[in-house]
Amino acid sequence: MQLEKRQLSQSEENYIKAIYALSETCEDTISTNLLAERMSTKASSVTDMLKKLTDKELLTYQKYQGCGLTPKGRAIALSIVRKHRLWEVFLVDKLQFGWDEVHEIAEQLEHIQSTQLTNRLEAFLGYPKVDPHGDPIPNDEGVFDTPAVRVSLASCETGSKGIVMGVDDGSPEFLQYLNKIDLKLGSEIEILEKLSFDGSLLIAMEKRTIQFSHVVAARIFIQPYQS
Amino acid sequence: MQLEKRQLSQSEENYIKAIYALSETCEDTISTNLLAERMSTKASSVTDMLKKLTDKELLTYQKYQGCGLTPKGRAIALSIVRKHRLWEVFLVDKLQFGWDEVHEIAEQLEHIQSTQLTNRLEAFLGYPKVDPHGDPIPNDEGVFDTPAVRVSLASCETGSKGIVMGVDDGSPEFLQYLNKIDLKLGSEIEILEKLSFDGSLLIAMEKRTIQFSHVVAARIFIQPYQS
DNA sequence: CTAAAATTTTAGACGTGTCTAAAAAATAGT
DNA sequence: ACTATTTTTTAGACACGTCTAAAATTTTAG
Ligand SMILES: [Mn+2]
Ligand SMILES: [Mn+2]
Ligand SMILES: [Mn+2]
Ligand SMILES: [Mn+2]
Repeated sequence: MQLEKRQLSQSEENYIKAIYALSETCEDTISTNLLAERMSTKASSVTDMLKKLTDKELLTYQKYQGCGLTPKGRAIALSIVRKHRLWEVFLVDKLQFGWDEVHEIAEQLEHIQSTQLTNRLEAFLGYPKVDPHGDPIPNDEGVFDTPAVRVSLASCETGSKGIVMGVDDGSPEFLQYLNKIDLKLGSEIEILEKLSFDGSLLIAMEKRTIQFSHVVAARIFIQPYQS
Repeated sequence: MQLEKRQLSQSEENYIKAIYALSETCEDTISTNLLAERMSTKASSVTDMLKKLTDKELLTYQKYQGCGLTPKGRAIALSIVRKHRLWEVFLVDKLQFGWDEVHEIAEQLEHIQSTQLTNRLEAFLGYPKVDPHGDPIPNDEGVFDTPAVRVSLASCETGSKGIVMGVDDGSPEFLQYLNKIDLKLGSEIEILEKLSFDGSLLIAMEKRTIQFSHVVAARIFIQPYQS
């Protein structure tokens, strides 16, 4: 998969990354409006960009039918995700930033163009498998190293136990809340009770009990014990 | 000196930096053509940019009279130079890049916006005073830490001795040549002979003798021994 | 001092990326 | 099936940064 040499603008890269992220979570064909909302821009701007990226053979897209990444587009998305997550590890592990402070900076650093830099950074960091929020880091070929099973807390049954393996990194405020209750990657959690009427959870974590709303629980991912 | 919040484009930053660099070496008022050549662009593009930066109060500029930096502009230039040189130290010290490989990557990294990142990077690197080419690194206030005396080899007399304190970092090829002859920062040098007709030098370095053209000698800077 | 040459600016154009408003197509409701 | 609504695209505009060609200004030389 020889990419390289094609150099995309930061805008183009951000669109590619957003389409990749939406493809992972939502259905496989991404609507113009969904992408517009994600990019905080207007649908008309999105349409223009979809045309351009389609011309560059990074997207499959047909009028009114939504879009998806081509293999070439996906490879580029993965290289950006790789850089983003490696830089987040650097910021947290080496420069002592908090996990709530790194996303914005990584949004800039992910656009630095140098395969050599990325690979040497990875080696310098000791070939980390996950970023500070538990998200997996693809290797130079865009392959993830068989990620651990991760299940949303919201989808677990009463009585389940597990270890926190990931958290949603979308909002600094949420991560700061997790700081406050001292929840980290690796924390042990047990679901004591699940309140069906509002979806909130009572959980035990290191001898304390905490109440999580459904929204919070949906953003925390654990590896359940097989007990 | 509160700057911040004013965010410049990468283009604007590159112009500011180039004007700063030219102000250091050449006279204090920079001509449009000189800047155009440095930026590898056309004089008309330069004129447009000079107007814009003057509107932002980063330049003093009057039609046909050339330009110079305002204090605010100079502060911005220094913050970019600071970032460039700190990242170069990172690349060489931590990621084992050669001093001939770092300039291009630092050209990108110098535009990352986060004062906190810059300051933490500086601490992580152990508050280096110079970059891998011997150029001084300004502190967070834009102040250089009383740099060592640095004299161009070309301007030294026969018989002078000194330690290499800096080299021109403008071209990777030149730096690779220095690699080949094993000249580094810290190398001890003695000028054995100075050929007046072509300005070339015969120098001794660690028990070897090497011939330098005037062009090469002008790009190497030493701290002379006071003997 | 004046004409030629060099430098610098202006005028007009183009590509990128964005926007608003209007048109076109798809979807939903009756 | 036929509107009404929503989604998406098109049309036209604007800011940015660049270019070429032409005009204006400054500098150099006779
Ligand atoms: Mn992130
Ligand atoms: Mn992350
Ligand atoms: Mn450099
Ligand atoms: Mn340097």
